[in-house]
Amino acid sequence: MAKNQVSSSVIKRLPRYYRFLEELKNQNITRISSQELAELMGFTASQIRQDLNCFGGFGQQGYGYNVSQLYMEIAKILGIDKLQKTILIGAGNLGKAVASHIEFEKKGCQLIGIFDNNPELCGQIIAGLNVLDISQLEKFCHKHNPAVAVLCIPKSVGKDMSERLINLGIYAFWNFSHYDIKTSNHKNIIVENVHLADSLMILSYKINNKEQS
Amino acid sequence: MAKNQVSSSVIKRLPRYYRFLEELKNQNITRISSQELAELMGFTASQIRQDLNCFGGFGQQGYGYNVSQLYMEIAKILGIDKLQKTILIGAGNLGKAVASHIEFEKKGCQLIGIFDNNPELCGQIIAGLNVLDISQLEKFCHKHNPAVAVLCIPKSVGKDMSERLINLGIYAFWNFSHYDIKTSNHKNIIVENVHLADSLMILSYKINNKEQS
DNA sequence: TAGATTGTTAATCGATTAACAATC
DNA sequence: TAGATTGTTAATCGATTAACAATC
Repeated sequence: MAKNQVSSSVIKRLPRYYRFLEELKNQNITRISSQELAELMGFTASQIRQDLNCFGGFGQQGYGYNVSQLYMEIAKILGIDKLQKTILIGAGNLGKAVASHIEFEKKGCQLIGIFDNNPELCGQIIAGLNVLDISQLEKFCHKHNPAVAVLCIPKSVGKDMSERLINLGIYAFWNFSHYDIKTSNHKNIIVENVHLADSLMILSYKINNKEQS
Repeated sequence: MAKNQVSSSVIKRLPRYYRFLEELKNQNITRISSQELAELMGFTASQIRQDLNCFGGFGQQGYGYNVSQLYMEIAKILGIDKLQKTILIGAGNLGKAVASHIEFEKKGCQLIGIFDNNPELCGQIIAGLNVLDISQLEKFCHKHNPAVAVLCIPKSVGKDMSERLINLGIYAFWNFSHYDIKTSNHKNIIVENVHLADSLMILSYKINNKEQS
């Protein structure tokens, strides 16, 4: 489906396309030109056509793009039309919020287990799932074979936990912990790091340099 | 301090520099060359020197960079050595997690108020603050004059709430709501949007295209 | 057919990397 | 002083924008 090695600049824009197309679909808009979409999203029409043509010709000359068709195509490109079995480690404030706030099934993941080492949290129901004790991890993974782990754990346990999970067959991490998983040590491990605080520091920069814009 | 118009590619790397320098400081490492830092961070030495020289010459030929000095300089560049009065709107799962998980005072913000419209949440203590009813917002802002708002609210109320806050003098938003604040309508308003789910979709893309790497 | 808009090639712009003189 | 490493200029690479022929 995808042509070889699409640049990460393009990939990073795909979820944004997807969001805007969803919005258009909700407004019952059926077609849109690259020009109109560009104005809406703050891109150039050129860029939109270039981006989409990395994956195929989804438009039609003289017409533009069919909104719901393009929406579906992008879902396919992102792979969110398939579901990966996913577990979440750490049911503290952040884990709880991620589990209940993110619509995993709309983003290519199926959340099937939540784990914590705090006995007070175990047994609680979050996002419809019973929080399990971390000691159950091995048994659970052998039985269900999840592919993805969401890490909402402190930095101090990041290294041990990620290695434990890799040994259990997990190969993709959505990592909210401040521990940086070294992919160099583990070939074929996929990591998407989320550094929330980085974005707050960038806000701070913008505040302190606003006269420039 | 800062030279004119540093590119956003550079700005986005600053928090990462800051994190790695903190780590080095914690390990009591006092000096580092651009070469060593590059290996650690996965950058090129050239890029590090270029990036830092956008803001001034912080190194010394033949020696390298002083870790704690550089750490402080980057804090100054980011403006996180000063604190902006900050309020958080929406004390649901996500708001609670953001309030308690983020070290605001280390990132240039001082969290001084949390608001929600749910009577059950009002009165709760989160991150040492009493959650106030949203009806108190005007009184509170007139008294304390906050500059920054963290939005942890549903998309549906994003538009109204952001306008209400702009009218109360808020000019910077850390926006977790799915509503995109249009800065075009409001000059001098600074927005940093966080789309958590985008990052999960990119993970999904990487999983589904992993043979390429 | 004529008008509109894509897909794609070429031109431009900006960011990254390489090289090296300056200097600690 | 000699060695090391920066600060900075020049070269390369990649991403964005412009232009236009293809085509619906």
